Amino acid sequence: RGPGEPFYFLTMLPYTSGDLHVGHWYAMAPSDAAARYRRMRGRLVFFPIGFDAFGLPAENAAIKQGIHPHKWTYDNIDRMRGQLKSMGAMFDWPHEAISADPEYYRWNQWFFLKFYEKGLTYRALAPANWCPSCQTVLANEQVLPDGACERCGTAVTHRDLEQWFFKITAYADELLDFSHMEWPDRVMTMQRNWIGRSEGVEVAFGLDVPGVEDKELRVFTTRTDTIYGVTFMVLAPEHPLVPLITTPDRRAEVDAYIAQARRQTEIERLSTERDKTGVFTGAYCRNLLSGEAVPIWIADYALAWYGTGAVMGVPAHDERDFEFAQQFGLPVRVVISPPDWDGGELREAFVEPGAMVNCGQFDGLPNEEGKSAIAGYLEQQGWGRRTVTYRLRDWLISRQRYWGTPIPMVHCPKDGVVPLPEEQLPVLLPQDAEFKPTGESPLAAHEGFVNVRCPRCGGPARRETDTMDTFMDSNWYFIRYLSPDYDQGPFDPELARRWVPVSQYTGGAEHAVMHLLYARFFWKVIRDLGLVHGDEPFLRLFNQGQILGPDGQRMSKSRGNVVAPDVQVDRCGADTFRCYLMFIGPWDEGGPLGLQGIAGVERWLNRAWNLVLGQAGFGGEGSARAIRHLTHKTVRRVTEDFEEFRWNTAIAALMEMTNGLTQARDAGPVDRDAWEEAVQSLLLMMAPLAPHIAEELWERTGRPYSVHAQAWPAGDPELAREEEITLVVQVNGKVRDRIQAAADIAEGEAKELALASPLVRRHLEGHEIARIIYVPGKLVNIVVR
RNA sequence: GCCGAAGUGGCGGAAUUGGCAGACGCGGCAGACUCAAAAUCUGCUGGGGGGCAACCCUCGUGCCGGUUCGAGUCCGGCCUUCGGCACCA
Repeated sequence: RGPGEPFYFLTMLPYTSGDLHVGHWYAMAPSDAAARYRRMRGRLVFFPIGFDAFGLPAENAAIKQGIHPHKWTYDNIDRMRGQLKSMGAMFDWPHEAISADPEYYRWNQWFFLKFYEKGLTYRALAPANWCPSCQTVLANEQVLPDGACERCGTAVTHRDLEQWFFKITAYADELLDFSHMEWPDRVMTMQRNWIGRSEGVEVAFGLDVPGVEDKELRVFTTRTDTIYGVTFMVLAPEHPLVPLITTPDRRAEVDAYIAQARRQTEIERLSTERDKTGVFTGAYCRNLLSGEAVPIWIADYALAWYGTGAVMGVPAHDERDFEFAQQFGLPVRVVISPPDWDGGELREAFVEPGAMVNCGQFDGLPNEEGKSAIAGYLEQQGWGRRTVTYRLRDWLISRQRYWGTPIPMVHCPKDGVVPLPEEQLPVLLPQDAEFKPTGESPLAAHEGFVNVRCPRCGGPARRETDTMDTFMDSNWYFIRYLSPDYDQGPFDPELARRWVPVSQYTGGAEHAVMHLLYARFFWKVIRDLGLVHGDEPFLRLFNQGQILGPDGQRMSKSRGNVVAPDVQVDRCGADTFRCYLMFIGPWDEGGPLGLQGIAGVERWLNRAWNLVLGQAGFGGEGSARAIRHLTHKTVRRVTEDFEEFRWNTAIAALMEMTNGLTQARDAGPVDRDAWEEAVQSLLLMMAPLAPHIAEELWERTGRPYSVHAQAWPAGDPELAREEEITLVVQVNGKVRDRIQAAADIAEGEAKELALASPLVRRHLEGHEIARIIYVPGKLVNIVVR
């Protein structure tokens, strides 16, 4: 660490999956280069590392190989730590944190209690994948594409369980604010779409069902202008009104439909490709605006959790509703007139703007105006209210698993759900639980764990046996890194004040939505608890791409396309492998990892080695300007590339510089000062990329340890400037000549040169010059007729 | 299906705002060095056509269309591949 302003450089912590994968190198080696660069730019850099240690794979290993999840995880950590060290990264190892340590997860529990106190948690029924044969909850990953259990092949169904939620929706609007963050546009767009804010109206439709006249059917719509066009209603199969309104003659069919809907995945249900399905409940509701009776259907394209779980069917002006109406022969009523409509049947839904028709008092209004006019009317009549709905759902944090953070709550027959007092933390995960699938949540079968005294009444009670989603661990690990041994709270507040938020975060694009959204939410909550300052946890974000096997497929042992970093490091060295990963292409694109090209990087590092240690002949003062120009041009290019994580072009520039210097040396004596400056600059720029080789060369050339503690070379723009340019001359946009010219050539002179070129004149013959376009320093385009 | 990206020589890729398509590297071919090989170094290397030659012409950035003096880059419509889709992390 050098002196200077703090700079927190964070790379996503690795999951303890086993051996270190090339993907880890691809994520971390460039991050290390960037962190080293920041340090050379004079910042006090914190670059920590840790392990994301809870999760399903540890339990799978336990079940398949009979190894305890704790042993599996910590053995993996030991191996990965050693492999990480071979990378030569400047990781701050004394600050390592491991999420499966009780010293870590006790604070997950502490945060959970704080969220509970703040009213940000609640319990509700939520569906979980359920294998009726194994009698166990399955993760999505454990359900095969055809909907079968990966263990036994039985068809997986859904089962409702009482589970814990965090109210992330309470922060939905704030999470839409990305100002003051330097994040990739695509990540912000994905988060914006994930949150999916829509403004609309919640409208009540009276129920025409004997016995439930006191209830009403509420629908959310952004299209109030189409309410007169409602010809049916669609409820989610799980909608609570369904059992109440279904007529006896429809019940069997409705129940069968609900059962089949429970087997569908959400992606299947929302697919616009497949044919619409649904059944009629036999019940009707009343369209308060038109006074008409509207049949109520259920269909799986309505989702219980979105809006009110009910969709008003306007087939004339919504594509899905149109398809549904076609499928079931429901009427289509046009209420927004297509421009050349003859009053006949529509062939497809009309979703463009237009004038309202068949809308009583609202006829003739442009539909955009009709939207607010009808919304206002509904509010005035007390039939509806303007509201905002989000696609974002609250965060289901419960997992029915062993290898995670126990939720610090107690269920008391007398007092209900009771939080544990802070002093009783941590709730330790018992080492001797039966984590093999038995039909019950693993912790539920552990008598010693489950039975507890109620903190309120002291009577016998049961512990909560769900554990937390592992995304809880990754919400705040970067703050724990600051003081991993701190035991007075989750982190040392003094250090937090100085070091967070994170200056630069790097990690895989696969985390663009979930982890990065949960972590932002978590930060905002603990900010409101007064624990941290600032509105965002990660000021700058860079997502690297995913590295694939040489065959372009995702690397996996079963495909046999795994590139093991250890093997490569043994063969060509850590620096070569690091540089190669940075050289293969833009960091945010990833892609297939062939190993043919590695020789090029190896040769470059060898050439640089020989250049630095080889003898140059001095005394050639005439070479000074050219060498200095090369040096400062390269410094400028490499600096710009480093700022934007463009490693591939930075390395290309350094290769060009190495080649240029080699040529200059071989051409004859060189200017001593210019040469020394060039070699020194080259070493400094190589240092973040190839830390071992740069250090070795730095020392062997008698320079003071360490190259990594030096300042980044300062580029002189005057020396970097090109004196000559290639002026491109086009006729009608086709290149006809290239003329060397002074960089500051005047427009008139450039045009004269262009018109004087014989190659150009050939193409002007017999034509009239219409105009001449001049782009300073670049080109002249002569437009002819 | 929905949301977000990407598609350029034999291969990885370059082209900062619309202005020389193919930087840098791999591979290939030819040559130097060597008894020989390896290593290293030098030159050439998108397709087609023309020229003894220096060179010149022409086509070319997934596909179809458009805007522009000029499009890999912008717009509209497709195709393919990749990431995410809430219990993999």
